[in-house]
Amino acid sequence: MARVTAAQRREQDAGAGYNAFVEACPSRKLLDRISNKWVALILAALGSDDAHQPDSACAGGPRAMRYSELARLLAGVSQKMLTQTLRSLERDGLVTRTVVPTVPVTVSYELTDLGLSLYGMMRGLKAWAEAHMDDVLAHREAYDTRLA
Amino acid sequence: MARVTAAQRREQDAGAGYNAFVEACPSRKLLDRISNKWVALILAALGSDDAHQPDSACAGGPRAMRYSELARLLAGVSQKMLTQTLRSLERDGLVTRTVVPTVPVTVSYELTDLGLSLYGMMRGLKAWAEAHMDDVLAHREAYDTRLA
DNA sequence: CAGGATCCCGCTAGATACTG
DNA sequence: CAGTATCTAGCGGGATCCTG
Repeated sequence: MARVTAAQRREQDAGAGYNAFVEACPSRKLLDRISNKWVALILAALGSDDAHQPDSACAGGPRAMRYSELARLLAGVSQKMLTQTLRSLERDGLVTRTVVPTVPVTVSYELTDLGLSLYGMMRGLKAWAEAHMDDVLAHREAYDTRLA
Repeated sequence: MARVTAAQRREQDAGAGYNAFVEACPSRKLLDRISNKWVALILAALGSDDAHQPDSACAGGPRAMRYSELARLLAGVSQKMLTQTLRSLERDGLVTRTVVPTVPVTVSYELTDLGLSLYGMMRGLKAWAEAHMDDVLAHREAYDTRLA
């Protein structure tokens, strides 16, 4: 079942790096991790300031956000998914987690340079979904009535 | 639980369109659909020709691919997931499905303009995963040994 | 406040078998 | 060739309770 085309094997052997088309390639698992609703929303949130405060005077740049801020912005996310996703992002080096030992404790998250390099695409993904929602809705209706 | 911040409500009411940060917004579901390993790989495959044939003389442009070609390129994908994902992409207007009534039947898939507008980001996502795999791997090891 | 720990359900990916 | 149909194990993910 782990079939590989000659082209794929060639690319792998050439040391060209990774190829997500190949089943066993670690980059496929990574692609799976980052292809995730919560990852997209968290990165989109951490990357742009004004996503949270449209009226804010400061320009929109990468910004540290607190756990509760994220929870509020990403409406409907469970603590479990939020914590779990943030952990995996931290482990992968996409965000930093900073604990300030106040009482109660204060925890903030911020994009790393690596995370910032992914932010652009995630922001784009979110923007695409919002921009083409009507298009997609229209296509769905057409598709569904066609089958009726 | 369906809490919405004032900023979010403002953006919604303003008719600014959709906002995936809002739980009930349809664009969040759409984001969920397209944030998917198989969606990314299928779009990446349909968008670039040379992903399949690196030695091909023709330039890499959008291209129609047959079901079996996709199955071969996306190593390890089950027929179920491939068919299911292609159907949803077709329903959303991202790909077209063309049946040529030969025997046996020939079915090919091709990106629509809408699909093409998403291809860029999907290709970027896949490329990002491949390009930063080593970075991520290093971060993970550091993170894990730190906890040991 | 920012989680950790548990329980548990639903769904969905994957494997297998069959078909026009 | 390009699917459809069916079954099942596994886990994604929500709800709930608890804590430093």
